[in-house]
Amino acid sequence: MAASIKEVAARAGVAVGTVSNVLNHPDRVSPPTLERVMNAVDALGFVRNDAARQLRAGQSRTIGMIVLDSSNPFFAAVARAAENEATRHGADIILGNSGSDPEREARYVTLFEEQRVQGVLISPSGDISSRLRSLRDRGVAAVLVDSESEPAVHSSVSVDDTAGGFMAAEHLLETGRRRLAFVGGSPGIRQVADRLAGARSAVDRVPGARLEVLQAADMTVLAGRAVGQDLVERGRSELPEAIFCANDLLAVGVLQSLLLINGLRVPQDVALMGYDDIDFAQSTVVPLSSIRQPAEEIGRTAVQLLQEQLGDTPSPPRQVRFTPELVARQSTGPSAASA
Amino acid sequence: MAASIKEVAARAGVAVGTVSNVLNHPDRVSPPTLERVMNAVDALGFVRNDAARQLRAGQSRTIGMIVLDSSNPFFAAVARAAENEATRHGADIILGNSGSDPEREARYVTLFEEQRVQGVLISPSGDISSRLRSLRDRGVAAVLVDSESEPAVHSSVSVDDTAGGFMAAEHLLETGRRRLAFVGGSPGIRQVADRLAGARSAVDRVPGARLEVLQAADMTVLAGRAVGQDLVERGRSELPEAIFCANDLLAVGVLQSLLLINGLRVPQDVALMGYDDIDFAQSTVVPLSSIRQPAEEIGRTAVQLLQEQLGDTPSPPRQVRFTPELVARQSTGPSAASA
DNA sequence: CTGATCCGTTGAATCGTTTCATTTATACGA
DNA sequence: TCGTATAAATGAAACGATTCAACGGATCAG
Repeated sequence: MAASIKEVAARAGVAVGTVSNVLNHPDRVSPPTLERVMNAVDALGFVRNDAARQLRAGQSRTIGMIVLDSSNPFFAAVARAAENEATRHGADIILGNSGSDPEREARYVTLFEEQRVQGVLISPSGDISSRLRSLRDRGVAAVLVDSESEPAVHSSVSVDDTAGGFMAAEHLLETGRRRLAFVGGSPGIRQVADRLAGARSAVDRVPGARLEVLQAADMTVLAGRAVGQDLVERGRSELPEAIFCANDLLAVGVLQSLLLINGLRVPQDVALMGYDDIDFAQSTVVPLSSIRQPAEEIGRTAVQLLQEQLGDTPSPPRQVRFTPELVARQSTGPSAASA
Repeated sequence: MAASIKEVAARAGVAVGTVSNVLNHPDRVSPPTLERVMNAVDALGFVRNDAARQLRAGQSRTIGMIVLDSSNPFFAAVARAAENEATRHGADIILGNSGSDPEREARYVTLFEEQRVQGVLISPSGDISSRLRSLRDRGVAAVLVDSESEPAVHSSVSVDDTAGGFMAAEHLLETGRRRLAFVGGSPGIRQVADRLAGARSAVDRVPGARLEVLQAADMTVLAGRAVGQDLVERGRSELPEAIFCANDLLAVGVLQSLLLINGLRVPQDVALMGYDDIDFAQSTVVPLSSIRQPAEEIGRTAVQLLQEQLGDTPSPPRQVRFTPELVARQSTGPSAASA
């Protein structure tokens, strides 16, 4: 169906090797020949078959990327930044969405192996370290995104989630709240576990402060709404004074339940805090306090770390770690008690 | 570096053809041989080289998809639904983000051609109809997403944007507003043009109603904020009574400017209406009225239409068209005048 | 015991590109 | 005029998987 290099060669009256040179090393070809070949290419609508090129080259120009949840604006932003940076390096990105499911994650890794990708950017959910190590042994570099690795094995870009969790809880405590709740997804997700650990250590420093842990089905707006619903049904006296959600989506859901379904006021009755600082955080019903993570920088850096390991002289793996930042908005303002 | 089928064959003491049969037609191989080969596969960590397989097969198992803006939750939802449906059909999706830039769009089409994708799902921005036609002539089916095609050329999934624009403006008029403004992105984007046309025809039916057209730099929250800023600076008496934005992101931006920067009240001073009904629309400072488009159905249907054209007996192209739906929330509630 | 049938296995040919050692043509200095 | 250096074009080999006609061996009916 599609024209091959051979047909182009026949039409232009040259050898296949010459056509290949026109495509890849135009300087090696004399101007008149070049033009004849170009005309043949246009006339036949020739498009290079990438599978054949890759087969010969032994490697592709693509980078595989696996994120935990592509519908979370935070990961979407990371992925987009990575894509832009990859384009600057002449590479393409194949994006996979694991949804924190180790099985889907493994399927994507296999897909990437079959594609012989240059490298893999991954936010791990299950334990794929052995898988990644065998990849590396085969010459496929991996960069852990939003996660750390044993140094000297892979590069990684991460944000200090424990510090972020600490900052969040500390902020809530500073505004006078004592009975806190943490809303997370599965505790198996490292980000969730770290943010909780950080929050707990802040709470433990303050005498009389308590931290209750609630688990949402997943980390979406819908799951947040369900948790919020459960909270509201306890009755007012049993409510925590402040809620810290492991990401902004959960916080948005909790917010909806508190305000819309019940008549509670945020922050007067309950303070609310999210994580990630997605673009929408400042546009919610009550603008949401959050912990900002530098999404663009994470994506960009991940691709750069990968590139470092690809050249002829691969650099040793590096760990880059960003520090998150507290963004205080209305949802953690003064409480009714203090007002 | 990576083991090939040949090495597996050598280790298992069989011919390469047998290894291939183990991989693709295990039923044709006797149990003992099968086991020997499997062991060799595991021992060598063999992973099939997809480039070679594709080269031989002449076609890949991937579908190319181009969306206008992957950071817009509406398109993200469409893409995710498409991905799920593709997985059900044993296909993978390569997602490209054109950002409404015809040049990037063209680059992705070329990439997909080189990859010899099964088919292409595309929300066109520039005029790529000739490009798509030549694709089709080469046996690569295309499905237009959120856009219509000349029937009998490609299949398409679309939503009636003119009707949506009409519904939006009509709703604003019904709540008593007469001086309306439309905030869109580039008028070259068909969705924008259609929604405007629909709005205009609703306005034209009502004597004394006016529609002012404002153009944002692009269709993001940031661009919306800039437009809102310009509006606010005019002074109160020059403000429209209602603003209809071509998508929810713009509306969120406009909302921020109106409320946060200036002291205007929504909907009392100005009514505001978005488009798409993304998940966040109900969680904004003032819950946003919008026009709902069935994102999941669009994505799913697009893949189904593509599949229809791929079998041995390809069906003729079909056009599927959804009707949008008005979702009235607080941002278009009663005005101060009528209250 | 022969011939037909069936199952499992074989290995060469093929896909389209890139590479590279050769060949061919051209120009230049001695 | 010859030899040599330079530039351009050639075409066979290789990449790794799949396919398919051909082959060998076992089974069985006659």
